[in-house]
Amino acid sequence: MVQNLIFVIVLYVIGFVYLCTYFNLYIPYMAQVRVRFAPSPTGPLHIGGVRTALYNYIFAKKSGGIFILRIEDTDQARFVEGAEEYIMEALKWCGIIVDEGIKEGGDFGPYRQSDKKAIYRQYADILINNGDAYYAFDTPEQLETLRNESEKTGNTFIYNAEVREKLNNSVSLQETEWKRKLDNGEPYVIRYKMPHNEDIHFDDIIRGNIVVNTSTLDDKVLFKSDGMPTYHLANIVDDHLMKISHVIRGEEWLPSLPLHFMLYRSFGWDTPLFAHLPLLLKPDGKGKLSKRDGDKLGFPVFPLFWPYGETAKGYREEGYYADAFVNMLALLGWNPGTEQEFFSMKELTEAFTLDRVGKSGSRFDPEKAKWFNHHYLQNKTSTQLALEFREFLRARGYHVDIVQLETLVGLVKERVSFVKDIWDQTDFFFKAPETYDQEVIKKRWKEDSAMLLMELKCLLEKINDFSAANTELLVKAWIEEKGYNTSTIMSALRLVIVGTSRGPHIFDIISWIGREETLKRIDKGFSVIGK
RNA sequence: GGUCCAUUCGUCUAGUGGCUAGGACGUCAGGUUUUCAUCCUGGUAACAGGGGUUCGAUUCCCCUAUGGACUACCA
Repeated sequence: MVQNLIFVIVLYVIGFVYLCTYFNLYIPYMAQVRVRFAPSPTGPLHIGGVRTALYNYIFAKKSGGIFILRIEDTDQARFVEGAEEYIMEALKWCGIIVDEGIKEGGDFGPYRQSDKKAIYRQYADILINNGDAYYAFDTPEQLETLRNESEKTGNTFIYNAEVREKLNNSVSLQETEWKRKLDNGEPYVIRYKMPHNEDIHFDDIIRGNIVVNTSTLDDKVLFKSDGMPTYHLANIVDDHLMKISHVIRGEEWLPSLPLHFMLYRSFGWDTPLFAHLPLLLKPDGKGKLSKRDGDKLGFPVFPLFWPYGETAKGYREEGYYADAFVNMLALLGWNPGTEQEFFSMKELTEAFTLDRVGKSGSRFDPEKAKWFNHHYLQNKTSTQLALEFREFLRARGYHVDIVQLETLVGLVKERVSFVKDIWDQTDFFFKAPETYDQEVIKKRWKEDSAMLLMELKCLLEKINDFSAANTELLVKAWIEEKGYNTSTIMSALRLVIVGTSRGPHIFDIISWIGREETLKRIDKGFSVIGK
């Protein structure tokens, strides 16, 4: 009896394990998406980089995959203090959540390349041993000279199969010679031995099949004389070790894809799938959007303010909402195939597919970015906006009751794209005009304006309930009764209250600033414009 | 210069072997608002050029032009 029970349990366990194995092997394995965003900490991350991170992230999340942040800092000379933190904060602001990284940890670390120097060296040695790489002793100066000489004759110097024999390396030199150099501690690099005249085919999810002949490629340096790998080696090794399933990166990497393919082949590893994203172009014409542009183009090229050295503006500090920024960025180079334009991060992760990413570069349009922010701002409540605007006012020394501010924000909300715009629309609520628009005076200040204004003042003095609705009612009744010209009176009143011809309904304005202030402004306007 | 990639309104883009080539931003006009904006309605505006293939090409192929990326012991 007991034996039977054990037998049944064992059967169940075996069945369960079998099922798990089956699904592990076939379903989750195939679906296990692991992508990485791999920036270099050489300064602030620009919006092209943010978009690459975003596409990686939403692609991964669509299938429940893993998003990895890997810091590629193999060039110690270009390391910039604060850049790592900046990258992490920028992603966080955008709502891009890192699953594995230097802060988050993970089973495939270290996630900072400078922390795993020794590992790369081992892989470089593998290539040396199987004959796919070699030691090269040429100094940078020697190579520079060769390049300059070639340029004079109109040719381009490339370190490849044809010239490698004539240079200083373990292919051209006698074994005793190059071993002696190694023993003497002469500086060297390790170069990939690119095969001669071979067509290699590879696929890109966005661009399709591409063919390149290896003769046009050079023997790239894989390992530098300073003991660090170059991008190419570190990148391939890490992508393999971290089990990256899809490499989604900028198009600037497309020319080095053949090399990367060759490296995978030399190591005997399966290649991940590649997708090269089109570049983000400058709005004014030429070239890709670059870090150097700074804010000289009139809009930020960075997500956050960069506080070090040569500072740079950021979208966050300029008043953009993160969700508007992300929405705008997502649609630059990708579209859902429907007419939907507004996407939350969740909706993006549901709708995103790589096959709807375009092939050509996108020029960045600051106007559209602004429009997106306008839309997102309209979806905020007046309370939220009042809270944000209060901070703005505090910095300017104004302390206003939050309920008052809510009313104010409600009056101008739909005409602004940024919280800071509220100030431009409402400055006259806080301070009386110092000058009066001459154009408006010329056009709208009539012979009897001053006299009518004084009469209006007397009326306003007597109104107890100074709410917008009540004043409007009484003033209009008065105009009607006397048979006055509405336009003349309204224009004159607006002129003395605002200083020019703009702003929300005039009764809303005078009600908000109150009777006392209204009367004061009428007097002041009367004495200045007078007549 | 070489290698690779790309090319639909000013911009972001949809789309098809036969359509009035669609949408959005911008812009322009009208309406609303007794102001200014917002908002609403409408208009403007594109298949880079030349050859093929085809009854028919914006769509498929080739060439040219243009733009871009790369061409470092940078990523």
